[in-house]
Amino acid sequence: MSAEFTIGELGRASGVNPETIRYYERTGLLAAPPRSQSGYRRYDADAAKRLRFIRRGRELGFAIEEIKTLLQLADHPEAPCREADSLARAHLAEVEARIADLCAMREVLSQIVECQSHTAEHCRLIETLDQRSCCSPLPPL
Amino acid sequence: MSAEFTIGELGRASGVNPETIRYYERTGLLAAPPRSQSGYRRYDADAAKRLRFIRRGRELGFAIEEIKTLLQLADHPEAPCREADSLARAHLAEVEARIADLCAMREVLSQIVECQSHTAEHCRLIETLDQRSCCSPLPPL
DNA sequence: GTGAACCCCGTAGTCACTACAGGGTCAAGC
DNA sequence: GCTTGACCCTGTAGTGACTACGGGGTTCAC
Repeated sequence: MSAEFTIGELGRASGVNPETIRYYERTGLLAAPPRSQSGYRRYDADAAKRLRFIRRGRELGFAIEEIKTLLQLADHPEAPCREADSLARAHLAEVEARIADLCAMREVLSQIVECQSHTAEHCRLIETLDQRSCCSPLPPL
Repeated sequence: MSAEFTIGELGRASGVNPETIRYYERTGLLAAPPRSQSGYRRYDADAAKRLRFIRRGRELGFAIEEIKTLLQLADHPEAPCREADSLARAHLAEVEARIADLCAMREVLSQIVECQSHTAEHCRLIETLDQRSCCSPLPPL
C-alpha cells in the first residue's frame, strides 16, 4: 500500500543525508525501520514525514534532545503544549539576542569597509568588540 | 608595570574558562604567554583584551579560523587597505547572511510562540514543523 | 605546616554530524 | 551469465569547539 523507500531515497526525499539518518537511528531520534531480506532499511511515508519534522527542527536550531521532546508532544496531541511553547519561547529569545549582536557587528564591519583611511581606523574593530561587553544576554559559551 | 594575571584571573576577567584559554593557546588563537618560575602562565592586560575580542567573536558565531583572520586585520591597521578591505568585506557578507538566516528563524519562531491552544493538538510549533517545506530559504544542514 | 584553591599536562568525552574502510546487494548493459 | 557501478551494511574514527578528568605540583592564608 504505502510506498517504500531505501535510505538513499528517503534521504533525497527529506534533504537529510543517509549517514545522518543512520545516526538519528543510533541515537533513538528515528525508530529503526523494518529491513528487507538482504538487510536493507525500508522506510514508509510516515518515516519521511517524521524525518522532515526533525530536519526542520534542526534548521530552526533546536537540539536533538529538544526535538525528541517535540516529537513526543506531537505524538500525544491530547497533552498540554505548554512545554513546546516554552521551548520555542526560549529559543526565540536566544535568536533575537544573536541578531542584535550580529547587527552591531555588521555596523562595525561596514564602517571598516567604508573606511578611506590608510591607518589605525581599522582598530575600531577590536575596540568595539572589546567595549561591547555591556548588554549581552547570551549565555556563556 | 602592567598588571599580571594567572590563567584563572584572566578567565574571570574575560568570561572564558581556563580550559578554553589553554585550548586557544594549543590551537594558536592566543599566543603562549611567558611563564613564572614554577611554570604558571602569566598574562597581561593586552592578553585580556585579546581574549575578550575572541569571546565576543565566538558569541557572534565566528569560527576560530575566522577570528584568527579578524585578529590579523585588527593587528595590522597599517596594512594595504585593499587587502584589509576585502577581508572585512567578506566577513561583512558572512554576517549579513547569518542575520538573514536568523531573521527567517525568528519569524517562524515568533509565529509559533503566539499559540493560544492548551493542547498540543493545535500547537503551532508542531504544526509548523510538520508542514515542512513551506518557507525555508535556509541552507541545507 | 596543612588544607584549600589554584596551576600543570595529557587524554578522553560531548554534540551533531561526516567520512572512511571493508564488505555485501542489486539492476542494467553487454 | 557476467561485469560494472551505484547503492546498502557495519563499525570506527575524524571534525570543531569546547569541557571534564586524572594525577600530579604550587601557593597562600590560617
